[in-house]
Amino acid sequence: MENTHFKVRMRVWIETETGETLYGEGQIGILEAIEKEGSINAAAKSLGMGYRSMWGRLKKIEQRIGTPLLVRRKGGVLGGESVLTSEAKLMIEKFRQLQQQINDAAKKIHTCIYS
Amino acid sequence: MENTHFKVRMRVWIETETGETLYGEGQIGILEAIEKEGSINAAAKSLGMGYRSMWGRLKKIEQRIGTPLLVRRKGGVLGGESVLTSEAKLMIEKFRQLQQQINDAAKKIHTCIYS
DNA sequence: AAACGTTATGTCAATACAAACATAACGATT
DNA sequence: AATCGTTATGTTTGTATTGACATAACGTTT
Repeated sequence: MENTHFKVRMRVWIETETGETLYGEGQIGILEAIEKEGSINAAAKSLGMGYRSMWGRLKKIEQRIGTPLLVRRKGGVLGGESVLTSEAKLMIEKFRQLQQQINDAAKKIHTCIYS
Repeated sequence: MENTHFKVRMRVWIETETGETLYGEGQIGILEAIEKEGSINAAAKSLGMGYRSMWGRLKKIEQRIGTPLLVRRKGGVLGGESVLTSEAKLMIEKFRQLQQQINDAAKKIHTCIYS
């Protein structure tokens, strides 16, 4: 059973107490891309997905969360832009922190069990 | 942000080092059911899934793992049976141990971050 | 007012994944 | 040899999620 060549993988996400999925890696990644790129459209391109798809996912998250995650502006010289709300930024920060700590813990546990 | 009403959920699974999924909760659950029920058929019923579906998943796991997980017997007075190999039993044990320890760790981290 | 790049949204196709249906083979027991 | 409940597979159907296409609206700049 010397399977140190097996990897433990995990996925972390946040749910309501009633079991509804709120957000996880995908959603957080989208928010980070928007923060970096400045618009939904550019973020979608940077992640290799279509605008329509990303827009739909954003809408879902916002209505599940209940608070707006983006301040959107359309028109203007650059056509428009989208910037994250402070809630969104906090959400990203806490999620990444959680995820990293869990991953670290898992790595220790893994080497402890499958040594 | 007093979201103690948010739940952290996670899914753990095992991959090869090349990124192929090997097994996770679903597969382990199937093996446990077979161990308890004594046959693929009975196990499928007990989990509310069809025999065909469970059989297909078992085949996939075995060919990905490369070692047989079941000793199958067809015919006979009871029609047949299936029992776990010792590899399968070890696999279950280690996975459950890993999963539980990671869950415990995650719970601590969660209350530490979203307190 | 014309143009441009963005947000906003409906619709339809494609694809993947799960469930259901249908048989065949098997072998101890009767 | 007939029976019974299991293993073993191919085929089809259904569903759900993703992706692509198409358009409208918007507002600043030129």
